[in-house]
Amino acid sequence: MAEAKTTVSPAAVRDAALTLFAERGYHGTALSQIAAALGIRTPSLYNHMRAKQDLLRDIVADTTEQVWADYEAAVAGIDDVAERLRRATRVYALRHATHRREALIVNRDIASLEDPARTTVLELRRRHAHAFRSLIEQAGPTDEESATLAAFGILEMCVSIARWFHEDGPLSAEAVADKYSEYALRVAGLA
Amino acid sequence: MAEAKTTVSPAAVRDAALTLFAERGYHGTALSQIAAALGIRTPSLYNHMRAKQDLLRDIVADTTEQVWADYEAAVAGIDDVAERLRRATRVYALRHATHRREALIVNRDIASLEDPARTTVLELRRRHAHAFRSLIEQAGPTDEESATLAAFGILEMCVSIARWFHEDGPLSAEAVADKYSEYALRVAGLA
DNA sequence: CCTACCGATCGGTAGG
DNA sequence: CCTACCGATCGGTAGG
Repeated sequence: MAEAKTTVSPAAVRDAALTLFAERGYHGTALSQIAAALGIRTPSLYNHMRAKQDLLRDIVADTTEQVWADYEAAVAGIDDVAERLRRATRVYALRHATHRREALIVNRDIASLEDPARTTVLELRRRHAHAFRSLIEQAGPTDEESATLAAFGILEMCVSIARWFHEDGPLSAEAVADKYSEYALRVAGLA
Repeated sequence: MAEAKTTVSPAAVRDAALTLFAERGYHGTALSQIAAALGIRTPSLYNHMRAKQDLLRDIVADTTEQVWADYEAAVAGIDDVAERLRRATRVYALRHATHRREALIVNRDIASLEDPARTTVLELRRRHAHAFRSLIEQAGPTDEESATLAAFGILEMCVSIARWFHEDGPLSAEAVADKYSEYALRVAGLA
């Protein structure tokens, strides 16, 4: 496990935590494993972080905020509702291909996040899901119940990308994101 | 936490483990919490189980086997490929509404399962995913790559049900399963 | 079903 | 960046 790293930084600790949390989960990862991956002893980690929980909080909070920023940028200035849904799905899918570890951690370890961060993150995720539901309601030939079902289904479909996507696979992240945003329109009854 | 249970059984221990593993994850749940939920002391659990890992193994192995049995029963005797896909999706979605805790644990804690059970379970899950991909390939106007993408997307869409479904909600498990199997056909390009 | 207890490991601190 | 060490808790056993 020990690497020949000469300098460790907060960013390096976060990167090692990303890999291990994504593989084994927050509670399944010991700080000693993160230290070993960096080639240092456990207490030395505390030169680059405050607590294990802070690693999780930073990863989950940053990712959730970026998901929301992605969404807002994707739909800005677009009037056609179907096109708004396509773009919103496309950036969400794309993020799950390009930030696989972050996506897996957010979807698996949110219950391990302590308040107040947990409440803030859940609120932002609810806002994101609600925005999707609104788009589907506005655009589609769909009742309110179905819009909720479809929104959850579309979002979770995108999450699946983080489970199997590989950069060196036959399809690029962009190609996968295009496919899934097309699927989203079909689920919403728009294609 | 302590309940007024008068008799504890292996089934009761498993049920308590289902609830707690689904809420906090395998590594996030202590045996002392399972014992407290049953109103007994931790060592008394060992009258009803062999080890914590066995609880996880039984839950994950049984669930995975039932998913495969559901699939085989759903497509048996059906010739039309689109109808096979619809029925396969319907039973998979239905299980995620009626066995929410089991579904959440399988999808979250499979990495915490030790070999050889882990290998067996992953092989069976692969077989299930491959069967879906084959159905989509046979039925749809879709190339091989897209069939793989669509299969993963459809399966994960069904998993989302376990995250939000409630028995006392506005839609029955059957209604939700019907909706999602319709979505599957749309994603596969068949509706 | 319990009390008493085990070695191992956890996240984190002291102090340099 | 380290060694040495802390109290707490983990899964599990002994023995009744």
